[in-house]
Amino acid sequence: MTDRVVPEPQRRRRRPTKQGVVLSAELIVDTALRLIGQHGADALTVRRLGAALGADPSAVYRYFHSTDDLLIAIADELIGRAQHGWQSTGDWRADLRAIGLRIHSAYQAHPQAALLAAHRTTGRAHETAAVETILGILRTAGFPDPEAVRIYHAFVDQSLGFAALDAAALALPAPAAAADLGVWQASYARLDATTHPHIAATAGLLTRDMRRSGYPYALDLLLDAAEARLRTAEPGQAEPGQDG
Amino acid sequence: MTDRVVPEPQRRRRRPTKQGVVLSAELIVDTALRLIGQHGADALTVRRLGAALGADPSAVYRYFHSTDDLLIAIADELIGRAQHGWQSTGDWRADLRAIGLRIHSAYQAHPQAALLAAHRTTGRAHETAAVETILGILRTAGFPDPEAVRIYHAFVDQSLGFAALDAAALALPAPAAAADLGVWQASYARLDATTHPHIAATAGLLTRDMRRSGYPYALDLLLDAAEARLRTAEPGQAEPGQDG
DNA sequence: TTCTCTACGTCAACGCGGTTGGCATAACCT
DNA sequence: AGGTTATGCCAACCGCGTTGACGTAGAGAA
Repeated sequence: MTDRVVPEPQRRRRRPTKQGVVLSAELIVDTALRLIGQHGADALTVRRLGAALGADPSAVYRYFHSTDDLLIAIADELIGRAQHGWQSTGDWRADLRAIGLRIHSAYQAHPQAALLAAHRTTGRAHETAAVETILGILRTAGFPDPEAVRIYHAFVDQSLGFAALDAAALALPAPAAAADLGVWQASYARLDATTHPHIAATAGLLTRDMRRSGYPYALDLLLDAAEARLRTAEPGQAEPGQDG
Repeated sequence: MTDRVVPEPQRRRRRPTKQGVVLSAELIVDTALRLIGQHGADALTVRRLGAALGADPSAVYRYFHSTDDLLIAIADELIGRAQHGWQSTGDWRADLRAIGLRIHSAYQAHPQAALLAAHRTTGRAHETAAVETILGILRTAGFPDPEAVRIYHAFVDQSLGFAALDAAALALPAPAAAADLGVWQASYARLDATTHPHIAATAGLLTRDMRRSGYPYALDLLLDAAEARLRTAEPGQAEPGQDG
């Protein structure tokens, strides 16, 4: 078998399955996302996907070379959903903050998929568009190229890293998630002040803070530091002028 | 079968395998880590683990309820290794930087285990010790408690987030990993300057920078921002005195 | 309309994965 | 020395991703 996949734009013969479903790459990606959302990341197997589609499992291989190929498509779809409807304000810091929070929450909306997709580089349209946007914001703000690239890298990986971490927490089975949170009450809140003085002194603050995501605060720290470096790099520069 | 696992402290009959190896939970964990380290992420299967141990694969189930149970034991071992031999220098920033890099590299050394371990709150001894240490560094440095807790949260989750993200890249099967890296050369480096001007202008820098982890730079940004907030919070404060 | 070509859904099978029930025996305790 | 049973081993189960072969339905050409 050389290649059983026909590129989407060249597809002509849309032949329904036995159960009357007309397949497409888009339908398969949407169904996979729905499957993952309803029954967890473990639910995404080719056989179950086939059943959910109303088709033979191997039909999926007419649209994707492998499950990894399918995952890349899912990842790119998530990136696309994160950018959908975003508009620049002209303020680089506000823009980056908004994009970071959007990426984070788009992945939170599909925790199990995020878990599988957050760490892949797709190189597809939605991803390149996001990269172009973020790099553009940094370069327009006045960061020299080497620094812009480093900050881009840190910013994106921070967003994806927190997204994956927080998604993993959401993706846990209910009892395990409850147990994980309970550890802060059951274990940390009861540690002896003589062996763990710093935990004991901040137990109340800890149990409250660990319930939320640490991402928004970490994002602000990163933007703080970036802003400070921008002022160092261009000391005589005022607010950047309008470019539109 | 109710339960074929006997708790480690109650074990008495150490019966060698056909190949003369005397099994133990510790030996199995060490062998699993060695397998992952030597032969890549895919090498950790029960069958291969059995072969590496010189025992029947199912013998592993006399020591762990499931592979997940085994992975949790591996995770605990990893936390221990990350802290092993660390010593405070008295400089809060250098200490936090060293701890962050240690966490990151301890997880990088065993990517597949890191993937499953990074998002769990265990509440066990190694974990509480790490929390106590980090909180202690921040509070001793002079951060007010609410800020110390927020920075602790951001610091730890950023470390674990990047660790998981970078570990995931290392844990990919060889072809997928190659594809991920190749995207920067094959796709980003060839984008048209008219549609993606910012990517085109920085393509060389991008492909070079994305080969490395973004964590060290992101860590420095976080520490920069924390240091700035410390100076704002306690402007007249000198270096904190010795407490030991 | 009819003929041809092939895209694509389906079927069956392969090898590998985690996991388990049953069995034999060696290690410990008395 | 004898009884208990922990524990290693074997064989088997089922689900997984993937692939080769097959038949047929759909589209374009005449």
